[in-house]
Amino acid sequence: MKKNGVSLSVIRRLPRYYRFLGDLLQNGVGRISSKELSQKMNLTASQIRQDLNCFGGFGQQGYGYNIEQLHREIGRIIGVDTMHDTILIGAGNLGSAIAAHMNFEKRGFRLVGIFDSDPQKTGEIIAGLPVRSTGELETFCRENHPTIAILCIPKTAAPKVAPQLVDLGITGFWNFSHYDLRVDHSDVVVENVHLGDSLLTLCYQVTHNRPEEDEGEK
Amino acid sequence: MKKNGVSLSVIRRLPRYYRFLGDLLQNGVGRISSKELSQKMNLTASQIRQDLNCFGGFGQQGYGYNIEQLHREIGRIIGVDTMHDTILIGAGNLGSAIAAHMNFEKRGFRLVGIFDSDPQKTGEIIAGLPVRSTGELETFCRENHPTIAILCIPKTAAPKVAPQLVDLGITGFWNFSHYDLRVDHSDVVVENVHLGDSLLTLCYQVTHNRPEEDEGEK
DNA sequence: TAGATTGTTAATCGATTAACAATC
DNA sequence: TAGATTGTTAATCGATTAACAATC
Repeated sequence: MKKNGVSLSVIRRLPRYYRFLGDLLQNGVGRISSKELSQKMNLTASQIRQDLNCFGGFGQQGYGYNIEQLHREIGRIIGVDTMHDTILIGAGNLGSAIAAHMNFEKRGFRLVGIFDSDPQKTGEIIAGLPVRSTGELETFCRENHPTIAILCIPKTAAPKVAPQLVDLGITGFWNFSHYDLRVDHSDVVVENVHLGDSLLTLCYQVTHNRPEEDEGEK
Repeated sequence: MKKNGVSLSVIRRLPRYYRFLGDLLQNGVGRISSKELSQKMNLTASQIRQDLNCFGGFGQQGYGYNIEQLHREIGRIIGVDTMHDTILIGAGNLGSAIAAHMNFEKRGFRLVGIFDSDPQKTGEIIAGLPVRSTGELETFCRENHPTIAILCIPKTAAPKVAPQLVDLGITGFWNFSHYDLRVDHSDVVVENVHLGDSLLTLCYQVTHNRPEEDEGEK
């Protein structure tokens, strides 16, 4: 039931590798060693080699890694080349911004529908798509079979909407509501974002930045 | 130089405790044991007790934890009761949404200025504040001494703007640009968000959800 | 007092780092 | 060939879990 044994720590680093390699590629760099890359990314060369070797040997002894090839391979591993039809639930401030701001197609997602419970919003055009009423959700899903839902709704709505969406065929959630979404279907995946928690983490770090209570080393 | 020895893993869980305890408090629950809380939060009771004991003994044997008190204590540890004056750099889709959507004051931040390099945006009102031109940034900072900056700017702009902001007294960054911000001043903290990486993580998980390659257990 | 549950130490587990033989 | 750098195994480190004595 568990994935192919690759730990979540490694998985969460893949997008970062992909991003750095993409940047290098754009800058016209052709090859790189794990050592050089480790310096750029602020981690160890060992870790890079370990991480990559979860998926296969992409390098060459004495040479390093071909950036174009490695970038392509990691993209394939992540799955960016297969498009997933995606709906957005909640077209408020944040939902609209996400719809307009994210480069979905470059990341394996195609936004195909936007829904909001506020009738005032219905018909508004966001990111080239008309906002539909929540009432249309069922029909729309039966006709268009989206598989991914982005939730930009209040936290109270999330636990109500999510199971309904699972029944309509959604198998992946990108959840921005301040609610820890957990779905018990083993074939549904959830990525919680929690901007509020991120901001509080910053708050903690600012608060404890260099306070009086320093014991030991300077 | 390092903080008071509390690991980042623990720190990142604090906001989540704070959120769950806040919800319980709102629902009128008065006390809870680490066991009950662990079930709600989907982690172990051991971990909760370990985490909390990094900061002190807030519970009582045979009883559990007083929710109101624990919530208050964690808030104090995070530092939500001290306000940090904050500026937003970049008033595009995402920046505007963040400004309007986040409940800053509940999280220890007070938004005091919004800046954008696009002259067209100047004067526009977002979250009750006028958008200012980037040219005003220096004067504004010297007069108002904000300490936190939220970056909602393109990735190419981030490495240019950040050092300038540090010089102007910024000691904390909430960074939404697709760029790994790293500041070498030991007294400046950075919280990178990376929505793109989050979306790619979802992509990976959807891709590897239940593919052919299942070896061993079902 | 008896029951429950903490705070804390010890054991386990997993993730990161180091080392090095294989090889380009 | 000699030099460089990988892939991979072994060692270390840190984080999570288990256990239990302390105590409300």
